[in-house]
Amino acid sequence: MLPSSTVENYLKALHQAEASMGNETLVPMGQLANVVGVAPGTATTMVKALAESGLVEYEPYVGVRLSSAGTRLATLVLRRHRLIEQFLVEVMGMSWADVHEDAEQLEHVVSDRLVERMDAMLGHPAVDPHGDPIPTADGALADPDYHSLLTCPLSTPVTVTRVTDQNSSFLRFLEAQELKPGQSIEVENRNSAADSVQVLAGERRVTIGTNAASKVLIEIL
Amino acid sequence: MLPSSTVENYLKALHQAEASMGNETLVPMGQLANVVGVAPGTATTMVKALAESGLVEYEPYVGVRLSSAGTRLATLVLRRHRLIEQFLVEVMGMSWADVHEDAEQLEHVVSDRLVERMDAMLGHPAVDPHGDPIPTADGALADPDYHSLLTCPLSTPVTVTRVTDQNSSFLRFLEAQELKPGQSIEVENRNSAADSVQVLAGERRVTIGTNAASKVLIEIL
DNA sequence: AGTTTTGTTTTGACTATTCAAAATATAGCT
DNA sequence: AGCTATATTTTGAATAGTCAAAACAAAACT
Repeated sequence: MLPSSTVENYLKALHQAEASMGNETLVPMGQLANVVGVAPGTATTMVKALAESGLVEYEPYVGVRLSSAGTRLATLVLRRHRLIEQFLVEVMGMSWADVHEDAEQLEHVVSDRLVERMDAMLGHPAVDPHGDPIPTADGALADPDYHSLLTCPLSTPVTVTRVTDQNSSFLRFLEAQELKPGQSIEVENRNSAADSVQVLAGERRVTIGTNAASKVLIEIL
Repeated sequence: MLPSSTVENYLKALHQAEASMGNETLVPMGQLANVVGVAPGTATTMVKALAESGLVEYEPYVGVRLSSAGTRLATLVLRRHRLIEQFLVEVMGMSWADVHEDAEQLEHVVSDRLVERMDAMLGHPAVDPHGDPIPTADGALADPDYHSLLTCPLSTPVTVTRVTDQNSSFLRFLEAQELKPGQSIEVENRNSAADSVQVLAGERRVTIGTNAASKVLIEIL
């Protein structure tokens, strides 16, 4: 039986949670419930069902982890989501700040036919508008670990490659400050007391908080 | 509260059923159940709920009809559906024979933003690939009554303008016989004994059944 | 070790949607 | 009018997903 939108969302959330934690760790229920946006008891119920279907491995009172079947499915949802985002930006001319919501809905209903069509039209892109890597049709996901504005060397030219936050006003802010993926910048200094990072982007000097800085991933030139 | 996919499908089915019957007639439950593809009892239950919400007018043991609110909603679903079909053909390069299924899913999740974007990209088309008229954003639906291959005068050049059947192999057949909307043809004669209609399409002479013929609508040049 | 805090699971209940089968209306036919 | 056939509604039950609140387990802190 093909997975419902709900199931796909749980798998996606789990995939995301696993990535944002040290791997090898089980994702605690509370966190999963949070990401999915349901009450904790609901997550427990759902996870037990997913475990029945072999999509996750579940240890009561400890946490969950995607099985290999679950990972495969989650990756395919991710592929659809990211190809759709790229499509909405490249073909439909929408803003990278706005596409997440639409993609969130569309990812559950687009047919394989349509996905592959989009992929071809876009020339088999490697990343979406936020720099997130797009898994291939067979489920392979390249995911190198980047530096962020928090961890890269100072006063060294770097390129923004990825933004790991879909918040629309954050994305609009980055765009206005010339901090979109593809743009070349330099971190001038960090001030841990002020919890801030100072960046030279284009002609501009921008100061952002460390939390925001950690969401902006870069590559050293 | 915004209507679920299920509700949208009932409204769409009702709209379709009303159109295919003499208007002013209530749509009987059995027929609605058939179109939606549920058991008759299910349709009764749903229709009572829709009546509660003011989307339909329901007379027990007689039938249902869309209220004006219901008609408005159904029309907007139709708009989404048809714009999506046009988009899939014109922008994505899909076949007119294949787009119905995808549109059926997408119509329930595309945002207004996206719909209006598609509409603009397509230059505000008046009809979809099957010649079905596309309602405007404010719910206005132009729906002239056409002749069909069954009712038009013989040996007179006419243009195919609309095909009122989404069956994919029927559509492929029409395409192969040069009977797609836009193409100019002539009805040579009809044989009621044989239940058939003979058409001159391009260089070809094609004979089709009257049931099929009634699905091909035309305009006299 | 004992108690508090925190996180997880269970329970009971609710909504939306569906079906099969029984009960009931309406319409059709003699 | 009376009976039969057909269509519609009711009933009882199932599935998927959800929540709030009670019960319980694990961890953390004296």
